[in-house]
Amino acid sequence: MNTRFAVATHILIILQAQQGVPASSELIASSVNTNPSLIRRLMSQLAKAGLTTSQMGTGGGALLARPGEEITLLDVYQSVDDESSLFGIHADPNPACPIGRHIPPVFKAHMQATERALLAELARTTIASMAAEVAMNENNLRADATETA
Amino acid sequence: MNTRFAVATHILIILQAQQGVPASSELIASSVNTNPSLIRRLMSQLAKAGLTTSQMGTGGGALLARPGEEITLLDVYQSVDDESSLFGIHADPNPACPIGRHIPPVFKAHMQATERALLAELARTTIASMAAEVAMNENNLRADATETA
DNA sequence: TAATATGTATCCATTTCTAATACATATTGC
DNA sequence: GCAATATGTATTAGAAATGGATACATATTA
Repeated sequence: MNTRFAVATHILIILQAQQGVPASSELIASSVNTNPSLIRRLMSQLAKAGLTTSQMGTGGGALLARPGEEITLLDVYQSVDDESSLFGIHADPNPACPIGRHIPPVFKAHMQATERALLAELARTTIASMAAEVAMNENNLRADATETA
Repeated sequence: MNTRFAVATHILIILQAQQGVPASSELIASSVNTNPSLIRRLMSQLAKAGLTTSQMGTGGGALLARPGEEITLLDVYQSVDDESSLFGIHADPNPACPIGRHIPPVFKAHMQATERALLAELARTTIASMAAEVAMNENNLRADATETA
């Protein structure tokens, strides 16, 4: 599986944490530990989906296009993943086989039902809530470090 | 995405339709439209998971190890897909980044919840019911052909 | 003993994914 | 206006995953 969904989520959590200050692709790439080009390519998809906007020039970078409370994992997933990727299917069973020729439509129908369950679950989590979890983990980490010292 | 899950399902539906008559990897490969080696590789995993058994020698082949009514898509999915494949994640965010270093655990937690929803949906469908759908589609096809003729 | 069929290993071509680089374009600040 | 900064996109190349194909030892049947 590719990591586009995970990296896109990573990007948006950073933007949420930035609280309105633009983040450059270089800054984000440093957090993700990849190169700015990949970030900009993903950002392009997020922008097309209406999740982010960008500002060029000095002090520029990316911003959330709407509040993190109103962006769910479903939005992220659908913006970076082309629809047909979750469950692959063999394209060309033997058309002369009375069983094989019916597998694709039957299998696809069940996979669509499955995918609906998955999308519904994704819609229950927002970028804002994930950013809050990240912040809480960081606070706990710092508190532990202080106690130990 | 790979097609292992789809092909494994295809195999099991054929075995269900065989009603106890062993199916050779060559017969199955002809229906799937691939080579027998791939079928045998998948079958090996299905056998390890306890879904099928095999008989060598003349007239041999694969059989369902238990009734198709007691094999769900969840069983199939888990037997051919290594657990960590559904949602990929970038392995190494910057450990010095107070946000980036918390992304993997937070993301994984949500993906586990999502995957649970998916698995629950898969568990609702059996090989027997899918085989029945395939048979019904085939009957409809033949009925249409007769009417037209 | 010959024929059939599995189970597994190996090799190869294709595709997919990511890294890296380059460059045109837009915006900021002096 | 000009230099610096940053995006948006194209292109190339390398790595990894996937499936196709072949080979062969082993087991079973007749």
